[in-house]
Amino acid sequence: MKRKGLSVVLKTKKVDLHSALARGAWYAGLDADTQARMEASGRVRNVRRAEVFIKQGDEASGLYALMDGQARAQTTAPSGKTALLSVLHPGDFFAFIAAADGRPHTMDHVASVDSVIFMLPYPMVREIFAADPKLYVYLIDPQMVLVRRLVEYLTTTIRLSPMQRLAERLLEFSRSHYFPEGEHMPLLGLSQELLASAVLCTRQTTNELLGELQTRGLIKSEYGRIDILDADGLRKIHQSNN
Amino acid sequence: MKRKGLSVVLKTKKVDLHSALARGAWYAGLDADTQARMEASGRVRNVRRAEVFIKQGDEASGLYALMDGQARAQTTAPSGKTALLSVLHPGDFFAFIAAADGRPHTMDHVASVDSVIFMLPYPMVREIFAADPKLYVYLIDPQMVLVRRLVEYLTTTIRLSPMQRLAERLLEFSRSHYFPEGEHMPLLGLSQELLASAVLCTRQTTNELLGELQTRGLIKSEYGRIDILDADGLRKIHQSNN
DNA sequence: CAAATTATGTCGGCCGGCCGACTGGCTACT
DNA sequence: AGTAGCCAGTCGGCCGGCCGACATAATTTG
Repeated sequence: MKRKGLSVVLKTKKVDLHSALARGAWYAGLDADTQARMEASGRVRNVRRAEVFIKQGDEASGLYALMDGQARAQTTAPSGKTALLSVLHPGDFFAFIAAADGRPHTMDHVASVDSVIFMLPYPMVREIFAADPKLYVYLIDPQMVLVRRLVEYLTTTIRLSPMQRLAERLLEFSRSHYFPEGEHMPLLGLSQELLASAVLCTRQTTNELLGELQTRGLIKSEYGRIDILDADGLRKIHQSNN
Repeated sequence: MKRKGLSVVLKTKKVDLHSALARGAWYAGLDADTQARMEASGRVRNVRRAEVFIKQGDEASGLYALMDGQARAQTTAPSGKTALLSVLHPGDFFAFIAAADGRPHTMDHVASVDSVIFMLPYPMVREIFAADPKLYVYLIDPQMVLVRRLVEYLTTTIRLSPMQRLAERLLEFSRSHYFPEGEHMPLLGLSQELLASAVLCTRQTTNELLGELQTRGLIKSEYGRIDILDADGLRKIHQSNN
């Protein structure tokens, strides 16, 4: 029943592509000419649920955006354990790190559900962005935001209780990075085990905490799907100093 | 008895300034012309033990380097608790984040002992680095490294036992970021409480773990000073999957 | 030099989250 | 359709690290 959308988006004309990308603040902030060049040089591609379309260690392949569906960024440690880092929503651009410095990708990117992605190949990234210093700075900017977020995360979130961290992560993952005013979208195709890796506790504990949040009516948790029902309630939990 | 060095370094001539800065790989990688411009435009300044010479939230003030002594980067949470992020050694450049994007400083920087710092004021950073895209990329590069390190830290180090984390942090803090081949220097003026904030456990636990490391002959821990005696031993602890 | 302040060392009790284990539910495979 | 494999839910026992408390040592202050 959810099999709609995909083919529709696939036969995108310029207009659809443009409006899909421009949902994100980063892309919307580019000048029209650069946008046009990106749209002309980029490729649209369908990916299936659970498909790993960027692999950790791969050579820099380009700059990506999610057009439809949901995806996540995660790393796999040498030990084999994977850790969830972020969840991507339509309009989000990602893989900035490799796109900016040309070194290998640091994270896996996996489709959480059948999705449509946009990719600007790395040679085109260089051609379009490296030429103009102003544009290059713009390409770098999300990195700076990321650094600051990571530092903040390391110094505050780490020290919270598992319940507070869970509330914080749910709020964070359920909306777009660069559209923080947006509504909270449901998390799709995300196992409790992976969520636990982001909350920094065990699957069992995460399961119990999710149960409590659901009992309190703040979320709805079902198989492979978590809905945020009361974002303010979650925010209160996150901020309670207890 | 440690009162040497300072006045000596204070009356730096160009030669001394240059060789002090060039100990770090980042600076050494710059072309001679840029180095000369930085040395001509920068200021050398003495700071006293415990002096907070960069405050979190301050406007971007420039790019810094430590010439002599030891310093640390830390953040203070709204709750008042401070967390140690990194330790700086002679030749290290720092405050790249604010220097690159011009936004306020994210961390406090505190002298661990009486030290000498070099500062290139922010307007000069812009004048020298923003003009040439190649140079700008070079200024950004440490950020990229930092992002990759933070991600790695978040996904691996976090999951270790306190003892493993302590061993890892001691190794990390005791040598320069950009000169990772160097020897391990003693940590100075660092309270166990602050160290505990980086190890993510309580002061008491940290104290006990330090005691064990000392008993095993891997470190020497005294008031306000920790010497690394057996780096390989610490590495073994860090890597033991136990 | 005495007093105040801050850092280090140590203990016992407690509890939150981990671990192993098992069941039942959902999905994917052929 | 049926079966294999992964995911969600739940429980009891255990233990590592937290907490509060206190004594001592080093440092700073006046």
